Amino acid sequence: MGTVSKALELLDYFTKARPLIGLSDIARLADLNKATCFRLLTELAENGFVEQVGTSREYRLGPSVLRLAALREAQVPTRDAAMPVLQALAQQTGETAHLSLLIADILRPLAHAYSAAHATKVMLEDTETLPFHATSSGLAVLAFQPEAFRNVVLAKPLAQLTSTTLTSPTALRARIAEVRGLGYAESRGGYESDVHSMAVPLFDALGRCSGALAVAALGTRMGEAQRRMIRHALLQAGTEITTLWGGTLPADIATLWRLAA
Amino acid sequence: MGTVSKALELLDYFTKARPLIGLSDIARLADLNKATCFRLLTELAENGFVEQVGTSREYRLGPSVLRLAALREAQVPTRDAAMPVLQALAQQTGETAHLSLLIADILRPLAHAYSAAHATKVMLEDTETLPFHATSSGLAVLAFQPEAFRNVVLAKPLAQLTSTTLTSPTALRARIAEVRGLGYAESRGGYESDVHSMAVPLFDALGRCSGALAVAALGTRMGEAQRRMIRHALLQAGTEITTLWGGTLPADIATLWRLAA
DNA sequence: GGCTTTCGGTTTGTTATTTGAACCGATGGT
DNA sequence: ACCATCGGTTCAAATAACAAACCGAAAGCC
Repeated sequence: MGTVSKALELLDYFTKARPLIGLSDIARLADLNKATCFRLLTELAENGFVEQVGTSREYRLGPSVLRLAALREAQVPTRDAAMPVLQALAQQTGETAHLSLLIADILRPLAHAYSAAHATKVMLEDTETLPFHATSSGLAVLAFQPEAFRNVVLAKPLAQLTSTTLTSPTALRARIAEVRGLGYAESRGGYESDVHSMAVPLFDALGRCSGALAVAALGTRMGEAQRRMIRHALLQAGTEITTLWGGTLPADIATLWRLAA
Repeated sequence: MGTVSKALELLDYFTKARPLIGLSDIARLADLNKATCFRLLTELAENGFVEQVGTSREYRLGPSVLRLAALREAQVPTRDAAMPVLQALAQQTGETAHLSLLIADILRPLAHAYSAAHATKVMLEDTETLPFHATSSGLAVLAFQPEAFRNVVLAKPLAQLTSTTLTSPTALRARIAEVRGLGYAESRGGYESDVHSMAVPLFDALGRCSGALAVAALGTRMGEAQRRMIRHALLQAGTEITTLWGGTLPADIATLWRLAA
């Protein structure tokens, strides 16, 4: 792996749950030599990608990312365009809605919206990466990726996160084929045992699946009626976001969604 | 300069005016060997910081920056917190308001807001970097930086952008001292000949000046009454943003602003 | 059609940067 | 007083970056 990737990877260790990281910590996390890590961080800091805060000299993300994100949003309005739809989806379903993007072969949550409808809701503050095999978003994305991508993902070790997590590649392939046939994915406690979720894939201008839109609810609230209502809202919101992104639904998905709605 | 800095610098060549750049172009811009540039871009692309678009294989900023910016905003609400104030400032003054941040010793515009009050207004879409010596924002920031920083900036060649641009370091030092005495800066056509602007410095939690807030108007509209009105609005908005950032106005500035308001 | 330029991308031997272990002094807990 | 750990530094050894030349494809241009 090149030096640049190592430096960029350091940025990934910053999360909502861990916004400040010291030199030694980040070196351990990234499994890098402290000297190397120091040099990388210094260079990132010189360019405003991280900054040192207070007397403890811990690092946090710097202001440079703001400018770049503003620029990216100006060119490809991803987050800003999807936010209102996401909020409406949460409102409408009374559950937690979230949007993830496939970035560098990893599925990362980009934004989420809560509903005030219930006192209990699914929180997902500090999730850094969504496992493909154990979340509805992951399955939805996986179902619409090239076969090669699926092979890579399913070849890796698949963590048994709950008692119901599917971890057998062959069983997963069956699930995924099913998802492709339905046009949406569902996960019943595969990630956290009392959380059920449904997700639809999102598509970019070239018809490639570039992310997923999901609604996560407490399993105890997920009856058949609720499931139907959420599916309906999801398909609608998924169409909307894909359109806002200037994306095109593959014809077969469009048909599936029309029928399922 | 290290490899990481070179890679990160490539990201700076993307602007609103030039959102897509080809390999050869960016190599020329950055004055790098094409092979080097290719390797850097490939690594940036692997990490989602840039992506290749369409058949021309040009590069643009990637989705990774979105996630990082969302994280940064969650920790240090800079842009999101300032936006409403910025918009109110534009509305209130009837002119163009903009906010810049000092990033890696360069002053970069981060956000701006227009007013609908006049058919003619100052547009600033594709400004990449604000020259310290020729803009009110630059002067405002410069006035509240350590002496060492000023020396570095004033030692560089200073471009004569209009007929009224100050370029003599001694004259600029006098202007800057004046700005420090007033607590705000003004530029009359120093950047573009028919644009007048006023700016106030913004401060972070440690009392360091980390950016500037400015209002830019057509010179023909900048009478004494207008100038007084804009100054008043700027001082108020500047106080507000600094507070929102969890920043502290240095005591002397606070006093100056109270008197000037 | 054929000539030339420029594009994105690759290959190569040489060169310069990155790396890792050991080492600082400072700090804080026991 | 001690020990562990912090952020940061040093320097020889290993590795990755570099420049130049090259490739096939596409786009002007005659």
